[in-house]
Parts: sequence; structure tokens; C-alpha cells
Amino acid sequence: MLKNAQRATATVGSTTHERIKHDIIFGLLAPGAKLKLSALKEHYGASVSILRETLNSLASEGFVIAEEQRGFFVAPVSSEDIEEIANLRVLLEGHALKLSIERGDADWEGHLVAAHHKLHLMEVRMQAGDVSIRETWKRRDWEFHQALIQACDSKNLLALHSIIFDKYLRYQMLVLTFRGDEAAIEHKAILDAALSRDSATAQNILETHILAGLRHALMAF
Amino acid sequence: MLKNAQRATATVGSTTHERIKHDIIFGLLAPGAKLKLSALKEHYGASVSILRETLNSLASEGFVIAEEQRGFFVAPVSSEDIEEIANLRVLLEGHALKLSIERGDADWEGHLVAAHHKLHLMEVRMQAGDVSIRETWKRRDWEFHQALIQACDSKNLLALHSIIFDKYLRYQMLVLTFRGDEAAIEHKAILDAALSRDSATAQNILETHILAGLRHALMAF
DNA sequence: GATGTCAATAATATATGATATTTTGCGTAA
DNA sequence: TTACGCAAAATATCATATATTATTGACATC
Repeated sequence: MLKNAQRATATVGSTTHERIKHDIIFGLLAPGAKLKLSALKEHYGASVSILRETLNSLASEGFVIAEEQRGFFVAPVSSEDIEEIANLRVLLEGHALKLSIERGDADWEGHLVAAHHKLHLMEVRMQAGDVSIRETWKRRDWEFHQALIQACDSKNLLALHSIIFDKYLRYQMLVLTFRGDEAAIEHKAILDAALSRDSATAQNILETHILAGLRHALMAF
Repeated sequence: MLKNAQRATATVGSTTHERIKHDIIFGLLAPGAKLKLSALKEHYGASVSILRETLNSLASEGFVIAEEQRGFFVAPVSSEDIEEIANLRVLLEGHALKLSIERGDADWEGHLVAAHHKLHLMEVRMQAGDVSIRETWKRRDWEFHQALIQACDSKNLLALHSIIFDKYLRYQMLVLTFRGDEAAIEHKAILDAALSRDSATAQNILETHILAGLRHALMAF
């Protein structure tokens, strides 16, 4: 029988970390907002110790600003910041994509087409106007882009990319934008280029894809 | 009169964070070592709360590994890891260097030549066999590379680079390597290329510089 | 000898209360 | 309005207490 197959990483600390990070990315905690320990304590049901651990972690990742003696704040947003984030995403994801295309095996291709398929299901529903699945859609988007670069063979690169991607995602959620078919078409084009091992084309479309999202977000700023 | 002009960021938390990070980078805390809270408490004279905050932060930066329910460990080292780090440094620092060269003004040039001069003083002493200033030398090296990319105009890029650079530095300190004149010559060449706004050349030499350091470190592994 | 069980021990995870500082808000005086 | 000063609020830090979890070593079984 199963022992503790996949232990559900259920410490209060990690749970709280994920929840607060999620709430920042999805805008439930407004940019610049003061993160008062007492308020968080009540809302998340964790002790001050845990909250301070969490907030310090998130500060290292850049989702929270820790000002000495003054406490914690949700990281502010700005058009300069999103431009930096978008450009960093182009750099990191583009580089990782190239490596991944060069190194990916059959398993990688399999996961990739699967991820794209699941993403596409959501895109169709979004295009049909069903916004109730927005969060799922974004997760599928995240998973697709993740699948693209999974074979880059650099844990460090994947780790940096993950942080940058989440920051980019936050801006997308803040402006509540949906680029309709465009993004879907770009996703498909990237997939095709990746499968035909055309890393230059894949990189180009990816850059277009990211920068188009940037322009879209900037319009709403 | 001066109020608290530059408040010396003297919270126990930030101090401890810096000290532990330093001790990891400079090898005083061995790779893979268990970081027992009680031992750290005694050594650094901070409470468990502070230490856990610190270790969680450092885990986010990747200098510490936090295993749920099992505690904290100094991040292990491996030849794969240093290769990843070196390649990431090429990517990030190269990109930042290009931007910086395109955007830097007279102030940037000024700080750059100053940083190089101070670095060179240390290089001369190292070449003369005075290893007592190794840590200062490395700090000057850090400051020079920092000065090179300072005008890249992207806080996010500088933040990521800083983490990667420190990880690279850790490997250099672990293998206690000194490449003699070579590195000094490369530094000078990068400086010259930067000042003459030749970003392509500067990037090339930088890549050579970093990868040579990588090879040197790998030999000692 | 290898393996498995189980209690004792050690260490971590979490919460809470206490204290020292610092920041912030606000009312008052210049 | 600006400046000053004090009270309230919040943070930073520590010590301690409890619950969980992990590790270890003795002991039994195969």
C-alpha cells in the first residue's frame, strides 16, 4: 500500500507563502498596500512569526518590499517596472527556449503538445466569452510556457524565469486584459516552431508575443 | 547638522542575513552543511525567529535549501550548478553590459574608471603574492563588474545579476583560484571597450572572462 | 547478518506573550 | 503653515511553550 506517496507539503509556512504570493499576483492585495502583521494574522490565520518568515521570503523574490522598522508593503507597480520585467522575460525565456529546442527529447515534445492542447481548450472558452475560467486559463498559459523551456537543462535558469514570469503575470492580471485570438495564434506558432526545432523563429515569435502583451498592459496604465 | 544621514540599517535581521550570506559565499559555512538553529543561535547571537526569517530569505535567493520538516542546509555545490551559474552570468551580465554601454553617461564613465583603478591596485598586490587582501580584491572585482552594468537602467536586471554574481563568486572562493594577469588583462580590455562604446567587443571579452573563470574553477572540482 | 519495530531523543514548526524601539498621528504653539 | 512634542500604534526582537516530525539506538525477528 502507499506510504505517504506525495506528502502534501502542508506546513503553515509554505501554505501561507503560496497564498500571499497568489493574492499579490492576482491583485487581491493591491500594489503598494501596507501589509500589517495584525491584519494578515487575522486574515490568513497564521502567527506573526510565520508571517514574518513569509514576508521576508517574498521580499527576496521581489513581491514584497520590506522597509526596515517600517514593515512590509506589497511591491508597487509602474510602467518602468513592467517594461523591465517584459524585457527580462524576453531575455530569459528566449534563451531557455533556444536551449530547450536544442536539447528536448520525445518526452519534452509530448508534454509540450499536451500543455498546448490544454491551454487551447481554455483559449476557446475565453474567446467564447466565458471569463469564469480566467484563472485556470492563466495557469494553463503558465504551464505551456513552462513546458516550452523545460528541456533547457538549467535549474537556475528555470528558477529565475519562474519569478520573472510571475511578475509579468501579475501585471497581466492587474490590467485584466485579454488579447483574444492573437495570443492563441502566437502560442500555436511557437509550438509549431518548437516542434520543427526552429529555435530562431520560436524565439522571434516569443518576443513578439511577450512585447505585444507588454503594449497591451501599458495601454491600461 | 546631520540627522541620521545614512542610517546604518542596523537591525539584527539584516545584519544576520548579511553575515550568514557572507559566510556561505566565502566558504565558512561548508556546502551541504546542516544549519542547526541552536548552533546558529549561539554563533550569530540572534534568536530563532530571526534566524528562521533569515534562512527563509536566503532560501529564496538560493543560498540555502529549506527542506520541510527537516530544517535548513547550506546549498550544495556541483559542477553542473557552476556551469549553469556561469552561463547565466554571461547572459545577464552580457545583456546588461550592452545596455549600459548604450545608455551610460559621463558619470557612469567616471565611476567605471574609478572602479577599475581601485580594482587594479588590488590586482597588482595579488600578483605580487600578497593574498592577505583576497577578500578586498574580490570586493573590488565585484564593484568593477557592478560599475560596468550600472547604467543598464533596469533595477530588476541588476537584482537578478547580483544574486547570480554572488553565486559565481562563491565557487571562485571555494576553489581559491587566482588567474593571475589574465583576469587583469581582461578587465582592462573590457574597460577600454566599454569606454569606446564598443558593446560587441566588450560582451565578447566578458564572455571569455567568465568562461575562463569557469574552466579554472572546474579544474579544481 | 540483515531487516524491521518501537520507544527515547533531538530538532523543527508554530504560537504567544513580553519588551524595547521606532514610526505615525494629531493637537498645540510659534 | 510649519514646527514641536507626546501618545498610540506598529515593528523588531527574544524567550518560552507545545505539537509534530525526524533520527537514533536497542531489541526482536527472520
